[in-house]
Amino acid sequence: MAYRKTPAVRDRLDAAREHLIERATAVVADVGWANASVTTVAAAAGMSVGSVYQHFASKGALAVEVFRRASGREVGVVGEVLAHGTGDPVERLALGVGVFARRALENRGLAYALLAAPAEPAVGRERLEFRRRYRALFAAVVREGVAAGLLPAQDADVTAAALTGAIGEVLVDPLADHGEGSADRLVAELVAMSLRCAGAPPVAASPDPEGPS
Amino acid sequence: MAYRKTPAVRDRLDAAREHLIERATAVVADVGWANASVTTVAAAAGMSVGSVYQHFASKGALAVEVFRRASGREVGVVGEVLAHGTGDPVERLALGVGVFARRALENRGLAYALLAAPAEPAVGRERLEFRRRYRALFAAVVREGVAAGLLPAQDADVTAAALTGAIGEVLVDPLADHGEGSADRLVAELVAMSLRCAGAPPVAASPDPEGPS
DNA sequence: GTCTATAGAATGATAGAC
DNA sequence: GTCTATCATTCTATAGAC
Repeated sequence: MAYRKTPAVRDRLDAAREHLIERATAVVADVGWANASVTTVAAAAGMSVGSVYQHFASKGALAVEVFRRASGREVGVVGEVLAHGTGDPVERLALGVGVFARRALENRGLAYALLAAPAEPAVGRERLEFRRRYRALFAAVVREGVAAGLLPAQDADVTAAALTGAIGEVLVDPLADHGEGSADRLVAELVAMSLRCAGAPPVAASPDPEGPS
Repeated sequence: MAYRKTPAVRDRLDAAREHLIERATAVVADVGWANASVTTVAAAAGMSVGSVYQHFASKGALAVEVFRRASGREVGVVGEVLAHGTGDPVERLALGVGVFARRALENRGLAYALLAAPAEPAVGRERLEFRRRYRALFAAVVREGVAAGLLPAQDADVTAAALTGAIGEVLVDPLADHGEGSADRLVAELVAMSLRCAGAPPVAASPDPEGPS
């Protein structure tokens, strides 16, 4: 008893917590969930292991918070483009898929951690929610596209789930394996596949004018 | 020294192990990874907890074996249709997707456990391999379709990954949630989406002749 | 008689209820 | 915050195969 946190202390604690989350995210992006030990994370944040446990009750709780922050950012950016970007629904879909893919390829380690890397069940639960949010965003834009007559009649929820799964799965291998200069080609391929998936009529690709068949 | 397992003992042990795996699979399909405790599994197999540890060094090792068996079966069935089924590559793709989806919807608990349910990292690693195998199967049939002029030019590996991810993701929600009589409609929707995704020209749906737009 | 498989309780860790 | 229930795993004693 007889101890009440002053605002100054509160602020310092909050800042330390934020810093810890930030550094932990970098570690996870770098070495993956499996190798992100509490010791490593603490060192990266410049604090002791004990201090880490001042902020989070367990390693799992920290992992969940890292996942939430990072996935929230990604969903936010993609959602912004899909919902409030410029252009008609189909253009926004193409743009959104491109942003999704390009961001993933620019931070492959983080994207892999969010999308596919084996992780403890608590993180797995967050991942389900993460994908659910993408599905909702895609479903809205597909519905718009159908309403505008730009896409054929379809079950928007099915297409949205398909897009979410397809994009995630396509990115998994390049994220884990090889892939360097081919990023642009991969993004273009992914956008084309997504438009096909939603039933948008094929458009002549911008940089590579090869007629199909 | 001086003790060598007789064939009879060996057989009995192998049979017990198989029985354990079988029952454990049923338990996982029924209550999920999270609720499949060693106690529950042992009871379902009609053996003691101690005996379970006679066959597997840890709960995780048993879980991995359960996953491998079940996923191997599913990949085998779908692969058979895709690779050696009747019809041209596009027909086989449609058939394969249909088989995938129908089997998942017929054993929702197991499909959810294989495709999406949060599980320990060791199972997550198996899941990556499981999806990799589907990708290889889809890639082969897409390549065939392109070679036969039935599908437009495309990166078969990208399309294969997209199909794997799309089908898995579309099935996740129906597997966890609602979904009863709508199974046939969902399968049809999924097949149609898959064909669009691979760029196959739209075919007039069989039971529901509604013109698009 | 020696070695193994089994059952079931003991142990230590963790999570959820209160 | 404390208490309780439940979990995975280990330990011990017995039954049974060699």
